[in-house]
Amino acid sequence: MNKAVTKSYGIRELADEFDVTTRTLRFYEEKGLLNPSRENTTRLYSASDRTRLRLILRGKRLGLTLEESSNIILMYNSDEKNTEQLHALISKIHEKREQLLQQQKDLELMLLDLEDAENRCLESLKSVSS
Amino acid sequence: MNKAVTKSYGIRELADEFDVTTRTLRFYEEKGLLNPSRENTTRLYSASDRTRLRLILRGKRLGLTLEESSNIILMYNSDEKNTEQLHALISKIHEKREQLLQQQKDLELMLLDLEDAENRCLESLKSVSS
DNA sequence: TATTACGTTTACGTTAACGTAAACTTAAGC
DNA sequence: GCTTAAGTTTACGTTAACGTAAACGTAATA
Repeated sequence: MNKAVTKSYGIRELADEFDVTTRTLRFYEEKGLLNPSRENTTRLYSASDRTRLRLILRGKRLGLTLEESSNIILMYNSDEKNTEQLHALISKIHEKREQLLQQQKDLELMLLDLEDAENRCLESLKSVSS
Repeated sequence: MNKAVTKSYGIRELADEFDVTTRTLRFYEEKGLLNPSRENTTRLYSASDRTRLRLILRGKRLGLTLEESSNIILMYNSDEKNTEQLHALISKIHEKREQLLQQQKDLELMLLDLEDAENRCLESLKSVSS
């Protein structure tokens, strides 16, 4: 029998690690995205909370809203039994994927644009020093 | 000598093409992102306005704010002469590129996650029908 | 024991990106 | 000539994602 010493994190610890404020962590909890346990009144975040936080922040970098990230997380650890629900879930997953693929295209186009802009800068620098 | 019949677009026309509201176009103008000419009081959007609109919307899909998109557009068609400014611009371009590359990684990870989620859905469907 | 540090709740404030409504002008069609 | 349609300005409303401040509890430390 293991004592199950699953590591947990204080609010400051987690906030510092991911470079967010404690307010943000409480806000995410309020929105149901995290649910730390309590030691008295003080929050204790589990490894699962930590993982979810990482997913949320990744979502943010991709421009997702918290609700969208929340949905994706729910998709990920949902164990719905109903066949119909499973099909609906798969459909939503496909939809999300389409968005991401579009985003991938947008991203490459923008990288090309930046490259272009940089080249023109470099050209300008040449013509200045000539 | 060409009469320079450069095609222009009405507000409704442009709004419909890009699936935004006219309010949005006026708002972007207010923010200095577009600057249509006028025929009396009515707005006439140029090809350049149209291009900028496309860039803005692409930016939105990537999660950029209007200000960020605005900056990128300025980067793109800026013809600053000053060497110092050019270096600063290049530096900002590099910074943006770093963000985009990070975003590319995030995006691939999320695609993997979705794939994973879908596979588990499919597994569940199998075990239901067995 | 007083202060400092860190946690808590409650609640109002803020910014971006539009939505929505009112009140008006102008051009087109019947 | 009247209505309808599409444009305009002005201005207030709305939502997401926190920021910020007040007022409080608790625990270590000087």
